[in-house]
Amino acid sequence: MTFDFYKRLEFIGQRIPAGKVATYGQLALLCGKPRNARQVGYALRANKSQEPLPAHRIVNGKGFLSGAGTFSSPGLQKKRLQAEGVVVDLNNQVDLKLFQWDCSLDDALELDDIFKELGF
DNA sequence: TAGGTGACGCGGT
DNA sequence: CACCGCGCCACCT
Repeated sequence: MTFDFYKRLEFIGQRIPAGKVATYGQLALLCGKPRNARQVGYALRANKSQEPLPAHRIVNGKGFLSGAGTFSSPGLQKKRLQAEGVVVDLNNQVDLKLFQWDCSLDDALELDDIFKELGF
C-alpha cells in the first residue's frame, strides 16, 4: 500500500539527524521499498503530510541537491544545510562520505519494529 | 483506460 | 572517470 510508504517516509524523515543527509534510495530502502527512490522525491514534492519534513536533508546518490529547484526560493536547501554545518560545495554537492546519515542495521530493525507496532 | 513523467539509481561502454 | 540507456513505479492527465 502506498499509504504505508508515505507514513513511513514521514516518520523516517523526521529521524534524520541535523547535520546529516540521507539519499532517496536510502530512505526508500528503510521504507521497505528499495525500488521506490523516485517516489521519495515525489512524496516530498507533493508534501502530503501535515508535518513538514526536513526535505533539505535529502540528496541524491551522488550527493547533489537535486531537489533544490523546487524549494520556495533558490538556494534555500543549501542555506539550511550550511546552517546545520553540512558543507555544500559550489556545485551544490555534499560529501556523502562525511555527511551521509549512517543508519545502522540496528536502526533499521528498530524502525521495522516501530512500523509493525504502529500498524504501517 | 493508456500513456507520459520524474527531488532516482545502476550497470554497461 | 563521464556519459548514456534502461529499469523502476506511483501519480497525473
